[in-house]
Amino acid sequence: MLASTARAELNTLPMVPADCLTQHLKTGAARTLEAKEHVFHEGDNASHVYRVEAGCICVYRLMPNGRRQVTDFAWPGDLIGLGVVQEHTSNAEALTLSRVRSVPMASLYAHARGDAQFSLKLFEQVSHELSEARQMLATLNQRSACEKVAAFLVALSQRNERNGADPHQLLLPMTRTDIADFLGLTIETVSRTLTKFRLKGLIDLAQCAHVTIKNMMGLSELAEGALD
Amino acid sequence: MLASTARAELNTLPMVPADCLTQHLKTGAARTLEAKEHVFHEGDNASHVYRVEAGCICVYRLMPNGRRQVTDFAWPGDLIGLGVVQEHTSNAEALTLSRVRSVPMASLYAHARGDAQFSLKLFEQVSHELSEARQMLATLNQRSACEKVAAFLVALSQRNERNGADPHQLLLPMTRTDIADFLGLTIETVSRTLTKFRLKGLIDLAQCAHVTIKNMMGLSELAEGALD
DNA sequence: CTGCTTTGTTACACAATCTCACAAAGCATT
DNA sequence: AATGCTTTGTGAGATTGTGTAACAAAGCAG
Repeated sequence: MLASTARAELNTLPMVPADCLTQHLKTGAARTLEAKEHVFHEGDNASHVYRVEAGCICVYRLMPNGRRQVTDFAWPGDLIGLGVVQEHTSNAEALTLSRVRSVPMASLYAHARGDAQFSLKLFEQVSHELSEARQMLATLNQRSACEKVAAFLVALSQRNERNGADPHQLLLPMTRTDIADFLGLTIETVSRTLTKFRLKGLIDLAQCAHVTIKNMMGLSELAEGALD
Repeated sequence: MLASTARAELNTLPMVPADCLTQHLKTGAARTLEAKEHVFHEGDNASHVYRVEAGCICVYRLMPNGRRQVTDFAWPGDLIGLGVVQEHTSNAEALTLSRVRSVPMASLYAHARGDAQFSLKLFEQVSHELSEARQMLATLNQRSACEKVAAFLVALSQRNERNGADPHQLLLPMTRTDIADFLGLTIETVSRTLTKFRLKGLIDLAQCAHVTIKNMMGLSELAEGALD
């Protein structure tokens, strides 16, 4: 999804005009990953920062009690591994054939030490991720299953729109389990909720990985907390 | 709580040794707030960054459907308003008599532009907050009421320990409603859960704002997902 | 095509949490 | 101490999501 043609621009913050950070990351070594291959694991030395060029990377964390929290789905243009200190605290796994570029942390820091503009860009990038993480917390922590799933679909749709893709056609590279672990639900609930949306005419589900949004307005209302 | 004597050190990241950022913030203008007074509101121009010196600040966001998500309780040493771009997306309200220092965003940026070390420190500070936000997401998204409340108490206890205060005595400056909106529960559930902990001998509740942890081990186990 | 594995869907009983109603406690003012 | 107001605590029933389990569908190897 958002296949190799996607040239998603980073949703950059306005105060540093030239995006020297993205430029720098684009010079990194490219690496292609098969589906299910990992970019890094929890506990690995946080040696590199990655920029997703194609495909989709699932970032998740395993809890001591065996549960799994998916913290992010990283799409083309997204960065992963930034802001981590010594060891990675998450795992990053390709969901489909994907391509990432990597830049050594040391090189990033070396560059940053001598270039305030560049450091500031790092700051802004992480600030942006922080704001998204907080938004997601608010989204997930207080919402019903129905709202969560609707919000998930709407968010994907909006991403498509930003990237010039069709906001009504969603291709989900992740399994129901991934979605459930992202939203804090069980796969049954995700499945049931999608079925409910289908029966209400909000979406079409030709194949389980292919969602067509038929009633964007209705879905958005659900995402924002309209009852049922 | 963590009264004015508390000189909490920031939990700094290791790569930039001198904490020029904290130094800079300590030169900011001091402001004293009564309980329930706001530091800033949603929509306010994000003109300053604040460092809590005393008291406790509750950072929250109002959802379109009227619900409230408390995203943070900021204690002495914590920063608020960092990484926000134009407008604040949250509200920050003093829970008790509090004191903050503020530094104009513009001054922060001016300083950062000319000083790579300083910019890098900004980056590290926000990275740290990002990692905490992700941790919190994982903590809240998949856990039962019992685990959430236990985890909340344990986190407060650990903060006390870091600051040299008694980890077994917790003074809660926030109401049950604040706790509920933080954990994504109702006040009834928070109340009932605390009562359950008391009946099981895990805590004492002399007054509703004063929790004494009697069985830290048991509480920690609950926080990590032991049943009941 | 066949069998095997993985993934997704559905139904039902059960458990957790929420809603609502109300009681109890705390606190400031008088 | 009495009053009103806010916060906290408790109980009963309604709602929601979960777990189990059976089954359907899709993908893959031979």
